[in-house]
Parts: sequence; C-alpha cells; structure tokens
Amino acid sequence: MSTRKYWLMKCEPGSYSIDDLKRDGTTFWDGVRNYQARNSMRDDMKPGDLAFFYHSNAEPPGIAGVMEIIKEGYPDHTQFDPNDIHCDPKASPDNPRWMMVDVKFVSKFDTLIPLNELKETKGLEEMVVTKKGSRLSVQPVTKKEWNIVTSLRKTK
DNA sequence: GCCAACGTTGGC
DNA sequence: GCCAACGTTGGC
Repeated sequence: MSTRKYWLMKCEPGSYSIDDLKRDGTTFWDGVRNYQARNSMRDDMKPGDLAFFYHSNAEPPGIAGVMEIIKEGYPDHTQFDPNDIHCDPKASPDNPRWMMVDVKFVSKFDTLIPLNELKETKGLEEMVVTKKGSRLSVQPVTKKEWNIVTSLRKTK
C-alpha cells in the first residue's frame, strides 16, 4: 500500500513561481517561518509525496501545478544568514529552528485553478486553503481532495 | 498561564 | 492599499 501523502505549498509568484520551478527543475523550499508548517516539513513530508504549487498574493491566487518532494526536512540555511530577510537570530547551526525540503517540478496545469473556483467546487468545502482566514503555508491535502483538484484541469 | 499588543499573511 | 484573521511575543 502506498503511503504517499499530498500537500499544498504556498509561494508568492513574484518571488518564485511555477515557471521558475519548471525552468530550474528542482529547488529548496526555504523561508517557511511558521511552526505548524515547519512541523509538517520536518515530521510528515517524505520523498515521493506530491504537493500543489499555490500562487499566493497573486492575481488571481490559485493552484498552478504539481511538484514532488525529493528530499525530506533539513535545516533551512537562510535562518543563519544575517543578510537574508528570513534570518532568525535565535537559530544557530547547532540548534536550527526552521526546516525546508527539496522539491522537483512535475507538471503545470494548462490554466491556473483560481481560489474562487476551488471554493465553488463540490467536495473541496473542507480543504484547508478554501477556509476563510487560512494562512497556513504548508497544508495537508486529502487524497479525495487531490483527485478532485487534479480532475479540474489538464496538465502540460 | 493569561492576554493585550504587535507583526504578518494574503484575499480582496 | 486596506484590513480581517491569525500567530507570536512578552509583561504581569
């Protein structure tokens, strides 16, 4: 039985978009500074898991494509870099506070699936991202929700 | 341990 | 740019 899990990960496309990931092939998912999201990456994400790439703070916001986790959680180096906007003075290499994972491009949907469409889609009422005030940047997605969302678009 | 103040996220 | 919702901080 497969133990693959499903996720949704947010990023502002102005800083890094699905097209950047498609170009790069792989990247590290740095800059997460929320404990719940950190715990998911540290404890629950495993290579082989799949994640939606969600464009937040975008016009419109929505799900842009799919990526695969290829490396489990390890310390996010930007927390130690005083010149980085994500530097955390309370973290040290001996006592890292923040984690990241590596991801790989899998596919891009032919058109973005906007948040308002997700909210209107039957079966996604309990999906975390469709809930009002949901700010969590790394969210679990159920297999049922995953299948519904992926059925909404072709990929390219 | 409570909770007010503050900073951030992110849709609109 | 606004601001509601939320998470974190720190005084007590």
